[in-house]
Amino acid sequence: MSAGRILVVDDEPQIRRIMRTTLTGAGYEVDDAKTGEEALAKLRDFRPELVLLDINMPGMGGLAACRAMRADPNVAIIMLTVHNTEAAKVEALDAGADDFVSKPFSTPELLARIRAALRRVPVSQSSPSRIRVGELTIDFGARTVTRGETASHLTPKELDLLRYLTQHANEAVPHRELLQAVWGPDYGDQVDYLRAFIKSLRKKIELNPDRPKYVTTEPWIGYRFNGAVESS
Amino acid sequence: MSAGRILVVDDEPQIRRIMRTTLTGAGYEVDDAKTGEEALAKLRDFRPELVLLDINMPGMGGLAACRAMRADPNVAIIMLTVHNTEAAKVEALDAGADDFVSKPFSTPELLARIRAALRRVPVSQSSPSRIRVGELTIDFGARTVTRGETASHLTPKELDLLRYLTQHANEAVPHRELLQAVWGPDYGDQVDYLRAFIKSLRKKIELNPDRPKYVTTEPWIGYRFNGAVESS
DNA sequence: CCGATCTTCATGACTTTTTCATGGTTTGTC
DNA sequence: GACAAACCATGAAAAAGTCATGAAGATCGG
Repeated sequence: MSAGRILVVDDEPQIRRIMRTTLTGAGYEVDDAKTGEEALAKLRDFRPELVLLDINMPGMGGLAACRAMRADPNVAIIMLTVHNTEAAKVEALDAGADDFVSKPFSTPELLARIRAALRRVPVSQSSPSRIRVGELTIDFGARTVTRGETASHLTPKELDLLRYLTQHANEAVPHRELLQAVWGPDYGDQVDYLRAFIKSLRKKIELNPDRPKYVTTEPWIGYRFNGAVESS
Repeated sequence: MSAGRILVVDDEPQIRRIMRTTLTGAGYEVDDAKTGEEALAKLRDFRPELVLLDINMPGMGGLAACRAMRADPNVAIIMLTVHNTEAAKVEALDAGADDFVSKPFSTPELLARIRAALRRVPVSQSSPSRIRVGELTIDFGARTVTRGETASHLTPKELDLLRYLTQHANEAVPHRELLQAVWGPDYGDQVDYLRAFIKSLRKKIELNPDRPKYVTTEPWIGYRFNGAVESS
């Protein structure tokens, strides 16, 4: 098992290559992105625990990307830049970054700051790939859910939805938050998507979908996953 | 209400004084300690959300104090030192510090780092999600209120109203203030909304809604929530 | 082309919010 | 005390919004 997943966001290929080597050598799983837009997409797919984010990037700048990512509390953000000015630091930190490192940086210091930041990520410590809750077994690796004897295959969106709900078990998760977590930041209003998928989710995990037990609706707010989640 | 409690740990009186002035000015509640031992004691009594910890101190050093404090995940630690070496930074961060600032530091940067670190402290996060008052339990996460055995579901407006009232418990909150807090700044005059919702609130939380005990009306002013609110 | 998945939409049942009319209460003035 | 004016509680109904559902179209990879 890796020490964690890290997403490197920088427009310079050379930096990405160096970072990848360094971090992989330190035991992390690494993916990279060239732009802020790409980073936001990979945030959903790769699910990093930490993002190393360059401030100076063409298109959506690092600060804008940082603000967009901050919506998810389950990821730490360390910003990087060549500008070692006080104003830059304050701006980055107030955009939601957890830490700030100026280039050129020393590798040991960067690694130490990464370790420190990862300690604070709530879920992290790598989410287990299989969990049990009540008579349910959800296998995120195999993309299946088993209730009693019957196993069902979960489609990608169903899986993402279920994952986010179980990660926030026993709290009412707002529509908007769910939509943004599963579909991306631009889809906060497409409540219909949610309803359609909640329906098919329930068909697969609930004993009788008319009176849901695990995925209940929280009227006017969103949905909620009920049950004591234990890794398995 | 303060922005948070901060404990300043440094053996030089002058630093403590400057820090206290700066942080108090930024809206924080401040206490200080001269030694690591004293800091550990104040950690229990003062319950700071964040500790500013000097590395160089006589007696128990800053690093040892940091390691001891790290047992409590509900406090952020920022270490300070004049030694701006890489080794010092790595050592501090691996001792459990969340961040590292070298002296002399810029005040805006320090404040920004404090804000960033406070975002990560789990508990603090201002208002608790569950409170008890008398025979009432209000769960803002689950959006329910429980009186004795009976639990009721709260609609969004009811919840917002109750939240604002409990946050200002034992004071008369004017109509206008309540309306603006719950409905928005343009609704200061819609006293009818208030009356309708106060009524349904009372139906859910009062034993007999005719003689309200928790939500009483403050004639000619507004409403008031009575009772000792304790987080739970 | 086929099948699986995702998106879009219309429908009726349901809940919350808004609006309003009624009658009772308090306050202040004569 | 009588009275008007402003306030308050209540119940009921209209308006607006939300939910589950089924089904049809769009998209994508093989």
